[in-house]
Amino acid sequence: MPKLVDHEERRAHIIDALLRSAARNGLHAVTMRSVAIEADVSVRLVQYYFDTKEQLLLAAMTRLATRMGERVQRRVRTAGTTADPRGIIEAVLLEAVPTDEESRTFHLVYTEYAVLSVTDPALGGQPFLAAPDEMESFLAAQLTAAQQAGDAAPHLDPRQEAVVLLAVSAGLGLSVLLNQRTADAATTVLHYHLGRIFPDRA
Amino acid sequence: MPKLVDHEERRAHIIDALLRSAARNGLHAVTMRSVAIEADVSVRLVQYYFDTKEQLLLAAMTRLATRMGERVQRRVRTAGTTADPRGIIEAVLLEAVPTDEESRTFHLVYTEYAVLSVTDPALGGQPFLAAPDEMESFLAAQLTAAQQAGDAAPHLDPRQEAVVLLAVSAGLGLSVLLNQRTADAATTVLHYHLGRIFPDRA
DNA sequence: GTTTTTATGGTACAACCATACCATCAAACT
DNA sequence: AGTTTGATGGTATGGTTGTACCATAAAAAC
Repeated sequence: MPKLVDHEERRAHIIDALLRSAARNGLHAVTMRSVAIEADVSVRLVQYYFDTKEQLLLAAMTRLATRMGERVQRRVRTAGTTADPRGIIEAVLLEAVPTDEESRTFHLVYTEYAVLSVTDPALGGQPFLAAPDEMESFLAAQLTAAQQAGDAAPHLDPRQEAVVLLAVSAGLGLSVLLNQRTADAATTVLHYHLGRIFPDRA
Repeated sequence: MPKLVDHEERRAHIIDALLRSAARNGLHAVTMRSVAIEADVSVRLVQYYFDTKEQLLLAAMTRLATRMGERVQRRVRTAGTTADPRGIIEAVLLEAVPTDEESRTFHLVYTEYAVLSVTDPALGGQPFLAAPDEMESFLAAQLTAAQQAGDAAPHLDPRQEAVVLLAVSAGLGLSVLLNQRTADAATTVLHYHLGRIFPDRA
């Protein structure tokens, strides 16, 4: 046999092509052919590495979910060095607000997948269920820590506030994607809301 | 000529068929044929009343946006009779949380359209830009009124709080659509958050 | 050195889609 | 009464899509 190629690498290459194609023309417009062209391989190869389109779409969704996890974790780590809970929470929530083009297309395709997974039975959207649950607990824990440190208002319910925070950042992120708001405006609102949870100490 | 039919009525009938079809199998799966079957007319008729598929999709989107406005206004009127600002705000925001099946499919298709309009140039999503802007002003005004009546915390910025409220309800609504949360859970969180804006007076 | 594998290209095919074209029937108008 | 015109059905067509099939070169296995 020839080159004896690294399957995972090739698969990743093709999936990335799919995501780029989806970002440009929408997930609904993705076709075997468009992916092949974008990846600069033959359609046959796409078939070879992902038998069917359904499997290709599924693999791309999984990769997307993984990347989302990495993105958030990177934010946590970067903010975590200078470490106070408010900074960490802020960093995590800002991930949902797309600023540059890369972030914008990423979240756009992610959202398209999320919405698609509701109606498409082949995409039983499990990847979209686990992550937010984890996030909710994580944020609640950070809020509790902040309260104990005296940084956050003590009368708040951490669990509920965590849900509100996630909803706010999701809602703001979506509004930015839909061009209803600029990323700056969304960021400002998010800061404002955080200010209501973490009162300034003079 | 025969029956001399009411065009607007027929168009409405076909559009409703499209929306039902989209609700069941996803907007991406809508085809001339599926709409025709759902409306129990021939494909030719769909062509007759909406020349092209693009125009059909556009008309349905417009109708959807109109209905959304009616839905919100109905909430305002229903709550407006017993009239305090908090009740009105609550009613409006609860519209975004789909409880029954009808509401769920409505919001699902609406969201699918909103996301689609980002990538599809033919659907330059204007209908999705004007409405949220109006809502924001409306909510800000209600909040200001509530503050003057002494019902809402006076130190809040009405404009920013209005944006936060819209983002929260959009985020919660989306999470319900994605089956991340039940409608009840979302409602509870919304009430909690309103409780932070409208402190209980003993 | 022959025989398997493995990776790849090309092409063919059946299904489906949007749309264009042709036909018809009946009400309204003249 | 005859002609126009609005409403509808049916069918053909050109393009696209996902996938199956056939071929082949070349590295590995024996």
